[in-house]
Amino acid sequence: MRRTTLQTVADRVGVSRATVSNAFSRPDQLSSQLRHKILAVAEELGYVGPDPTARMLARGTTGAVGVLLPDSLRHAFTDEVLTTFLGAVADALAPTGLGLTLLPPGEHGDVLPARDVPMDGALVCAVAPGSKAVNWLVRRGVPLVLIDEDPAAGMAGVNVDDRYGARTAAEHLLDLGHRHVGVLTAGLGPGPRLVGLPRPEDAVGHTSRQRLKGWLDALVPAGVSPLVSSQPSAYDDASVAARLLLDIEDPPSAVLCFSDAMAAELVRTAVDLGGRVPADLSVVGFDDSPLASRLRPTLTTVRQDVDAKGRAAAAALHSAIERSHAGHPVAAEHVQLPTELVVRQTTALLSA
Amino acid sequence: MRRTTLQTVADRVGVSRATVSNAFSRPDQLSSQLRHKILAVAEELGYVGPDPTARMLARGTTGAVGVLLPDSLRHAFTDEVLTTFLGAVADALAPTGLGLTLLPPGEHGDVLPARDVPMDGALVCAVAPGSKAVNWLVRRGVPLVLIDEDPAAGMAGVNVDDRYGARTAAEHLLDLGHRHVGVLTAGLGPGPRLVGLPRPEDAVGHTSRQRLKGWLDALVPAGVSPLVSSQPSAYDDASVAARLLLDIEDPPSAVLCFSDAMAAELVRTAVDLGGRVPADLSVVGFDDSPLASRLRPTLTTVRQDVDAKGRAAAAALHSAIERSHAGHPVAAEHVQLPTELVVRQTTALLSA
DNA sequence: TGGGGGAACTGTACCGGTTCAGACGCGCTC
DNA sequence: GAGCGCGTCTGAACCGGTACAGTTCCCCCA
Repeated sequence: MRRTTLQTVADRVGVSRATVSNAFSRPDQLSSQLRHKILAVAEELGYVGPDPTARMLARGTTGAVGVLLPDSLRHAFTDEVLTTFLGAVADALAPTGLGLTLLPPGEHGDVLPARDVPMDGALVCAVAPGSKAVNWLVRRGVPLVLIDEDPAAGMAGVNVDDRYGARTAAEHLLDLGHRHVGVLTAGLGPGPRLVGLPRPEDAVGHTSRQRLKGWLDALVPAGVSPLVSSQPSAYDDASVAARLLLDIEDPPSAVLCFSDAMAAELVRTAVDLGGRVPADLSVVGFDDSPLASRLRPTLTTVRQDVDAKGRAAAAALHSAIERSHAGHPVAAEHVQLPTELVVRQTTALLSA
Repeated sequence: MRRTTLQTVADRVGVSRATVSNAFSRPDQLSSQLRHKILAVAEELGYVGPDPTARMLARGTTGAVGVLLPDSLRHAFTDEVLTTFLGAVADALAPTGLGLTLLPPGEHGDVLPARDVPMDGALVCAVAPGSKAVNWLVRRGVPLVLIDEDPAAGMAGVNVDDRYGARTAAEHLLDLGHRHVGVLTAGLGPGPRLVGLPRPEDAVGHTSRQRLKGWLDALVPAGVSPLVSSQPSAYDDASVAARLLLDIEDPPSAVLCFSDAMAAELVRTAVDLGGRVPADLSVVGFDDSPLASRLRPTLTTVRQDVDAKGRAAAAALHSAIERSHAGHPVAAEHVQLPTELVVRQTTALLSA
């Protein structure tokens, strides 16, 4: 027994396939009398409605957008900043009826999601515009919005002012009298390791680069050369990198961290090593994720409005899709959201 | 200019469409010489590869599975138990190359995801088997795995032993001497409210029913009739329902909660009201989410292995899809995972 | 020299809809 | 009563591939 199809219903009712199609998809194209009859017969035959895939092919639209994520999909559910972002996107997209398909960047058994998953548009989250996955999306002509990536790429994008935020964080520490400053970040080469004053351009990931620039913007003019500890990914366990910074002769009196999660690890490591925060060590996080307020002491951090970022991303994507549906892609707008230092309890005046 | 298609490439190379298709999808079907030529021409013409949608239609498979979730998709990124679960599913599915599409249960502007999104199979998470969305999936013949739902439905499913876990939680409180016990749960009618001894069958949601049954399994034989406070959804803010339980004459000395999140709210409310946990109030959560260990005092709770649940769900779904691909659906297996009481710091002997 | 066996391609029938330019009939207007 | 407009429905082209049963051609072996 074959799956019942439009034609089955059409034959049974004695009308054309087109009419049955209209009964489901364009009710105004036929008399409501006939429509009800068709619907009834369809029900009776167990016909569920137009096959989504066939409809996609014929209509040329899929009803879903992709979200290209770094590394494993796991982070999409694990990292609080990302979950908040995705939640906001999901909410903002809901009224449009667009679904959300999460895309890992790599390939799994010769299927490469960026190439093989149908979608009307995509959000590219912290995946470099030059990467293989993004290239596929571009070549496919999928309308794209870049999140937290270099706006120079000429595509639509949403960013936050990471650099400014990082700078204010560093200035805050300087204001408190700290001169021996550490940096705990990600993307500066393999393995957790200490890096002699790094060049921001060398960092992997636009966010890493911007934040590093911001920190240096403040530190360097003040004559402060930070001690930098880096690990490959921000998602890795930061305790090793943290130890590199703290478990040494003459550790820094204050540390700037790439994220709240890494800051949390740092605080824990400091405490494990017998230090007191902020008495012996000031710590600044980044993002102001829920974690920042949960920690005790509460974490001084740089706030970004992740919810707003999600909404902006959804809006930008929606309009990018609209545009591409209409004429050719017009000017790619770029949104930049502000950041703001939030001083809480993990930073204090340098004690003597 | 039309999108370049298989045919374009075929014409240019001077071979049949089938051969070009093979060049991309079944390399062993042609000489590698010709294949490379075709690939080169394709590249030159800007042909990206087979259109995913068309391929789906022709192959009858989509390469993605759906996850039907309760309420807003937001919870998928917000609730820690759910995020853990989905993370585990994503991980377990990765090697199979299957993508993950999150499906809201309701309809958005006349598109109903459960009916309109193409998928090879679906995980139904805490959505009743009789609901509209699930019915669509069933009628479409989508291979299904029910998570945390009634196994009676004759479909494959993964559960945890909620009832047993709840019973041991209640027994624990009884062992500690508590006789005036409260219950903070969800699904017993509208609005936050106190409910006189409820019948488990009346609860909305299989999990709610099972946990309630478990609690009563222990309490009723002991002659303890709990004071039950309920709110519509477990995802709602529980502070009002918590207050209903605590801000009264003669509040309970111990409370069983539907989830760790609700337990956390309860603890906070108790503290706000000037109580001490566990001195004045013992609290038991459910799930052993990361939250449970984060809280201070750490939360006594009922542990379920959400990661294992995710893996089991992915495995069950995968095999359900395989089966349906082959012959007709065979016996629907049902997995039940254990639960275990984890005693931490929020429960204590009844202080005379 | 005849024939068996592959490897390398092709022809063609699907997959299951959407869409749009008509065709048809019918009531209304002038 | 001819013509017009409109609401309804149909035909057929199209969306962009996949898959399977051939057809060719060539090599090898008896």
